[in-house]
Amino acid sequence: MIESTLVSVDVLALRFDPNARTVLLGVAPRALEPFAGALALPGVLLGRGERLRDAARRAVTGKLGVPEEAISASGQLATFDEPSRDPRGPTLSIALWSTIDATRLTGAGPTWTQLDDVPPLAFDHDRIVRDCRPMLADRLWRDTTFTAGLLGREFTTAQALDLTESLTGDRPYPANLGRTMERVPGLERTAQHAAALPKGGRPPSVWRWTT
Amino acid sequence: MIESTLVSVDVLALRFDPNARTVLLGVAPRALEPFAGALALPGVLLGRGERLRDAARRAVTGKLGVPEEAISASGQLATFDEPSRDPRGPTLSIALWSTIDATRLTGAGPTWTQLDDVPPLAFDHDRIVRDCRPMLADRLWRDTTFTAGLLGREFTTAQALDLTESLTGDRPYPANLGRTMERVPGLERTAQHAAALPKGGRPPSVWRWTT
DNA sequence: ACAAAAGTGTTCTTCATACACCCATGT
DNA sequence: ACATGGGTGTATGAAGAACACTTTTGT
Repeated sequence: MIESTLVSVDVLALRFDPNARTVLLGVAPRALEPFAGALALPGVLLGRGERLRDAARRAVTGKLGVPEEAISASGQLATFDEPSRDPRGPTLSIALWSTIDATRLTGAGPTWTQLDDVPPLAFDHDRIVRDCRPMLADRLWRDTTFTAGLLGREFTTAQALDLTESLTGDRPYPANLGRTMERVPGLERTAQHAAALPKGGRPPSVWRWTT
Repeated sequence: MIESTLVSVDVLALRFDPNARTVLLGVAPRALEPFAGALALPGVLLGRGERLRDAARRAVTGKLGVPEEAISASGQLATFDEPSRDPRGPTLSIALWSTIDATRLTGAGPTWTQLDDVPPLAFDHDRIVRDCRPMLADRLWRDTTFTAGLLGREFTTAQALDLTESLTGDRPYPANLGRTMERVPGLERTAQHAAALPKGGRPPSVWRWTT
């Protein structure tokens, strides 16, 4: 009987912070060797018969301390198979994304780092983040589960602009993003307007998912 | 110590047959229980420390009898994690694609079935094929490794038309496909023309990858 | 001559990008 | 008043889809 490679699930736990106007990535210091104390993506070994989504949930709640209800959505990204990526021995890493609803976060949270400025991480987690980043940008406005997971059920044009800038690297014209969003199935512009920013400016529209 | 889920690699071994003018999928009857005798995708259990690509190669050579040199390219598709997908117990399946160069196939080959008309397969392999099909169509002309793997270093407009029809479901206008191909980086129309089809018609251009 | 199939040129539509200008808010 | 920032309308260019017409072959 061939001994099989171990499988770990590593999660890119993403949260959009409307105040910081950027996407944040949840990381946590490792409790055990190897890389004890170093920051890492939340990850767990996949249990026998466990589903990937459940393992991701377990990683996010266990390693980041995020409550279960705050996880709004998740999905697959890619699999990393370098045999030397874990010094303990060959371990497959299946990378998933999860979106976190900030409004349901309780008190003491994990470390949230800017997605554009992730500190050095344990294992090959830097590479995982680097390789998966374009896939995340690609999902925006195309994968409604992902986008709604980041923005919540209702959001403003201002937030949509900030989120897009944070994920793709440049800021769209408000007019053009509005037309893009009107073409997204399941998304509609409401008649409401939110409060204007502290600095002033026209109050942005409120958008809502119909599904 | 938690016993980890087993990992298998299942391969969509694809080959473009210019005569049949379709994409063929390599399947093989299973030698052992469960599903002994039933057709299945070539798959192997991932060895400890083995890379996914190597496992895919092992599956294609071992289960399909395709020689190593005939495998022109391969890549990841998705991971399937239903715990009940294998009656022997929970087994993760990582699906990969591999392209087979028909010119290097030796004598007795495996069973090649039309990709549009795959017979019932063992395990959840029907579902794997169904779920992965759109991903394959999506790669055409975008992923040059994939496209070149199917068509070879040189190919004709006629073959490009047939391949596109086979993967996407409808046949593009030759003029439009030509313009699409001219925009593919690393692909160029040569001055040569191939022989016309048996039924006649204008001799198609020959295209070549520059990389 | 005729059928078959690829290639050329043209049109139409859609979508992304860009920008000038207008509107609603805070200071 | 003025700065800030979203919204409206409009223009431009690239890409996809559709089709008339031409070219080159086999029968």
